[in-house]
Amino acid sequence: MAILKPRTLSGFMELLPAPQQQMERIMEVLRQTYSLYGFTPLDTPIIEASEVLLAKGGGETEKQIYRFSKGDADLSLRFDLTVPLAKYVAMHYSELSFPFRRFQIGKVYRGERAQRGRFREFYQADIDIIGDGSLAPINDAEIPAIIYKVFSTLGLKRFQIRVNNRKILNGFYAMLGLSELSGDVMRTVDKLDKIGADMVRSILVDDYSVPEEKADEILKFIAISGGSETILQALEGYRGRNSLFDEGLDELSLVVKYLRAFGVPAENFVVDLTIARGLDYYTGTVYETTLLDHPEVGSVCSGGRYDNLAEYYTEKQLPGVGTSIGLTRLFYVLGEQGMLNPDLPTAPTDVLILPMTEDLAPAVSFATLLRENGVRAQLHCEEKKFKAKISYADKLCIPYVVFLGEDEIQAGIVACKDMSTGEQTKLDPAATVYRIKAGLAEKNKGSVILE
RNA sequence: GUGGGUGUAGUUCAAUUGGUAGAGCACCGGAUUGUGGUUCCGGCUGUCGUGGGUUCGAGUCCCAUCACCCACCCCA
Repeated sequence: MAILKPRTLSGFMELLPAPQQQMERIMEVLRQTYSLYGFTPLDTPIIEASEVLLAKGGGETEKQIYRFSKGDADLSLRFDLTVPLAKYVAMHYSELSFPFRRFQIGKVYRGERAQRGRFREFYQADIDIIGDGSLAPINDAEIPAIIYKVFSTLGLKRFQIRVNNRKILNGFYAMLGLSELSGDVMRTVDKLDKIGADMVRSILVDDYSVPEEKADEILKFIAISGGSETILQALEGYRGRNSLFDEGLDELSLVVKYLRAFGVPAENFVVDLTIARGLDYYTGTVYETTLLDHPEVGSVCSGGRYDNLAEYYTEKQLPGVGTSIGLTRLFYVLGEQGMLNPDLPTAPTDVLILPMTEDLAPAVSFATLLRENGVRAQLHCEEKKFKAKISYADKLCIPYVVFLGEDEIQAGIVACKDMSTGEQTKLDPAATVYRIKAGLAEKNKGSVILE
């Protein structure tokens, strides 16, 4: 029979056991942190009816979505978790209590060209708050505050949550009489960091026929920088010329105020007038989080406020605000930068038990004793050389190896080796368990996921 | 979708002007039969991405194709 060469599609991340453990650990932090803020876990299908996912129609989504048919059904893989949430909320409206706060960690799919830090299958870790009819502006501040909490709990320090408000942008472009072009202009301006002010100006003027003096106005506007307070003050100078703008400015001021109240340090958030975010359902506050040392991989977390999440599925007005961590991308960057703490235990078990007698019963009993005490234990009963079994423990970084031979069983003790020091103890089973537990507690002390 | 690059053992890569393929790592075995990580010795592996062409002869040149990577687009 011919051997087929195994392969994994490009843009799909497949991890070895140890890094997978790291990934799971990060997810666990996310779940716990989200729960801490009153968010409930949610899961929705990876596959949905195409009509549901493409309700909005057109645009990039349609080009990038994985779509296929099975029999008569027209199906698609979800490309984010927000659209399925909209469907979910509209569908279960009467059974949910609002404001509805849910988190969801799941894989999403985008049929685009894979690249460094850009995947076709990746995890998003979303949190959203959906209101019934209205949703207080403080929620716009709480979302980034949670992201701050998540990132700092992971041990990450060099990150910045950038905040902006679409009403400010749309209001500003309306002042200039450029409402029609605001989408194109925003997309161009969004590239400021990458291509520079001159380039932005020439694209505006040459490609979108923005009058030169207006292009200069735009450049002057997006050049506003400094601390959040400075920027807000500068924006006050534009007040009174457009009601949408004023509304946006009020919201942004409130977000800044409450972010401070939530305890987010000034160095981790900034008002940035250039960010706009692609997904066009955002209507107010928008967020984008970047790793300061790795801006080139782009945003690792972004989101914002949408006035009417579920407009395609219900008549009800359901405003929401939320954000999505690009977990796969984040993990990829952290791994590439060697920031995943190598001292964190990634072993699949704490104790490897090597029975050396025909009768395996004593080893099984000891494994049971360990497990009853909450210690992860594994028996290695295969026909392998003794050496190979120790080497197995070594490769998997299993901290303890227990030997159970005739001598030990006769004496009613177990021999336990600490793999990191090489020390070996011979104590009775209960004492050994106690010792292992103490040792594990010591080894895990103060370990952070990132360093 | 557009533009550029690359494709050689499990992996990272090497092979002079075209003459029928090598190294590190990994893996397996050994250094007295119940003790790993270091060291030493030994061993295994390839349809040189695929198909065609030029040539006495191609991993090395040409064409096609596929795959992967990078940039743009867009985005987590």
